[in-house]
Amino acid sequence: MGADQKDMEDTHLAKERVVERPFAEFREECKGLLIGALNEEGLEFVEDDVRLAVPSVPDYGNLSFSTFSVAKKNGKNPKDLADSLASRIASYEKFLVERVESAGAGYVNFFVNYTKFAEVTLEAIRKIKEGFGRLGERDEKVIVEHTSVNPIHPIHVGGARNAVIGDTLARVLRAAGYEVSRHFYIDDVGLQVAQASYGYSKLGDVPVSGKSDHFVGFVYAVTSCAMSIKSLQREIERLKSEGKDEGVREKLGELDDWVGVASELRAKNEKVFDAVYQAISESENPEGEVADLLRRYEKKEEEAVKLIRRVSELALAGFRETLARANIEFDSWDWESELTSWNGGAETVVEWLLRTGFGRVEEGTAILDCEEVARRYGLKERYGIKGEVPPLTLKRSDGTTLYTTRDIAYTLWKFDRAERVINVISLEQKLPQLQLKLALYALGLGGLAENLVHFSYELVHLPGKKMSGRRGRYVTFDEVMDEAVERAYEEVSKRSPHLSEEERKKISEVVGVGAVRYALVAVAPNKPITFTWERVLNFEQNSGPFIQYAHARASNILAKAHQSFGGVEADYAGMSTRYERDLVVKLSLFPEVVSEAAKSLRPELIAEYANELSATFNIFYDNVPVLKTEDERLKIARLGLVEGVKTVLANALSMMGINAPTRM
RNA sequence: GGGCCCGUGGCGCAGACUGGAUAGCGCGUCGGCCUUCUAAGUCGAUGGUCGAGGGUUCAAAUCCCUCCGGGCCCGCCA
Repeated sequence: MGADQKDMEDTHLAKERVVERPFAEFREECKGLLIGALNEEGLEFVEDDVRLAVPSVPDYGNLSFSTFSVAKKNGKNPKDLADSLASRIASYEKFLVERVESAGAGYVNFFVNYTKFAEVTLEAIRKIKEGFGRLGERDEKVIVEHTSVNPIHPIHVGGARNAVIGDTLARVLRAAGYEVSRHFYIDDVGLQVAQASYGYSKLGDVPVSGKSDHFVGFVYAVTSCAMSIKSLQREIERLKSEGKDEGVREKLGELDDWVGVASELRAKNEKVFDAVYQAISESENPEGEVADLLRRYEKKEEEAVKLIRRVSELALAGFRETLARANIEFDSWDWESELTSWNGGAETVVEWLLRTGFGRVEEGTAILDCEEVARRYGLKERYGIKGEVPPLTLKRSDGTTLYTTRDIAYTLWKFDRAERVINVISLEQKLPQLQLKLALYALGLGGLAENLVHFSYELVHLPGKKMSGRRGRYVTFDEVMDEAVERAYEEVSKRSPHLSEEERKKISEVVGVGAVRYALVAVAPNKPITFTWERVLNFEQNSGPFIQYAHARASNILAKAHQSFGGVEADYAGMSTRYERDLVVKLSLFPEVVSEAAKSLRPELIAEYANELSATFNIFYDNVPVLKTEDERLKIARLGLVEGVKTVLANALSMMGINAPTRM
């Protein structure tokens, strides 16, 4: 077979078959060549030794193999081994691999055949469009529970981080072929909701005003403030009478803090503040009333249900509005009361646990001996537990259940509907999430524990202080989006004054929200974030708008092209600049990034990739004319490249829940 | 006190799980590039003993140990 004939056959092959994962294909080919050569050398190696890495500089090729460990295993010189492997591979038949080089002190570098690679990659994108980067369907149901903000205050930026990470993770897993269901767990059986509702009941004829979740948040802050002040005052009296001066001093400091909070709150809304604060001040025993309300709610007493549901619904209505604006949807809103409390689920869990012998009743409270569970099942090693695991209180002495107990029942409910459960919950809750797993083991359901993932993320701090719902001190998701959209509007108006007011509004909404989502998902979840406006209002490189802008530029070229990319006549070989080649390789990597992001649960990889692709495209844009290309066949190839960029950027943005505007 | 997370140029981050060839990127600062597909762009300059010290290795930002600094958790809250 002559060289020409072989090329034709290869081309034909590329046309017939859609290569959904071009880079993976290239990698596999390299690996095959390498294994062939290693076998021919008669060397001893395991599959794991044949690891190919993307080299640090382009001079070293597109993938590189380091011979050191195999050389050592076989008593060879790494450099000599690299030389002989490279020369053997040189004579092998190749498809996507152009050539191989021995370099450095023992590296075999693989160079891709750009002409074929461009064709294979761009054809694949053109054919499968939004499917490029999606991987094959898998027969595995995954529940992603995220956000789950208590219905007692608006979603603040910490909750926004959870929501954005959770939503992106769900989208990535879906793209990777899993059957994903997104759940919001409404913790309406918590003490805090009872507290907010108690405060709400003291409003009298003061009407709900403003956005409903913000209103509930305000009532909750006033309530907790009034209750804290009252209980601190009592505490101080008691300590005084007992002559504990240092205790008194400490409590006075706390009281001071709360008095400050009170005046902050009163300045915001006098009417609501006065109504709630006064009623609570006059109450004999607010804590008792809250506890009583919660007890009656768990027993599903009509009046309590009416009140708590009313408050919860107010908060949720606000959440829905906020989340919809951020492109975040749920497949299921799970009421804790219904799934764990009123159906007796949590009670049953407590009974089961008591019967396992790991649980016991102490002074009227039910307790799970987590330390004993961990030891019995040998989990200390597995979960890297060094100290003692504190016991988990399952039931209060008044008979009501605690959050983690209900979470056990909820987890069982989730596992009736999915094989894997991922909970996006802040790192703060590491211990209860561990206790949850231990409880599953105690119940003899260790298998479920192994498929339960606590996807943790770090908190968002305000400069100087921690956000506090109880103190009404937080920056809300709403505010952040408002501010970003406003900033985007100024920018759009400045740059595109020719667009209609309506269109500018539409674009700035998409750009502002995109900036916020990107800023929250781009930082690795295990890094604490200090909130600054600068961080979310960044519209330059490494931002949502930067990627959207690249997408708009690509769209613009295509809109002006008046001709489309019909692969047949395209001159792929003509795309020989490094700008074009880098772009092709970058595009081919998208499915690999999705695969890695889904496998290792790292949504931030999508953000990082989209940013890199945008930067690579911008460099191309500045250096390679597309519409002005003289040669028609080359122009068609370049249009294909631009179309590929547009498609992949849109796919990546969509995976982050960010819209891709065609102009901005 | 015990445990977990983090520490990379002035600031914000990637790279660490799976060790490889000159540690990347953004912001900032200084200086270029719009009669050429949108300058939210791009090019150049500046700037890092990868918190400190030891160890393992042919090779360490990456793995192990000790220490220092910051955050978080250790509740009949969630």
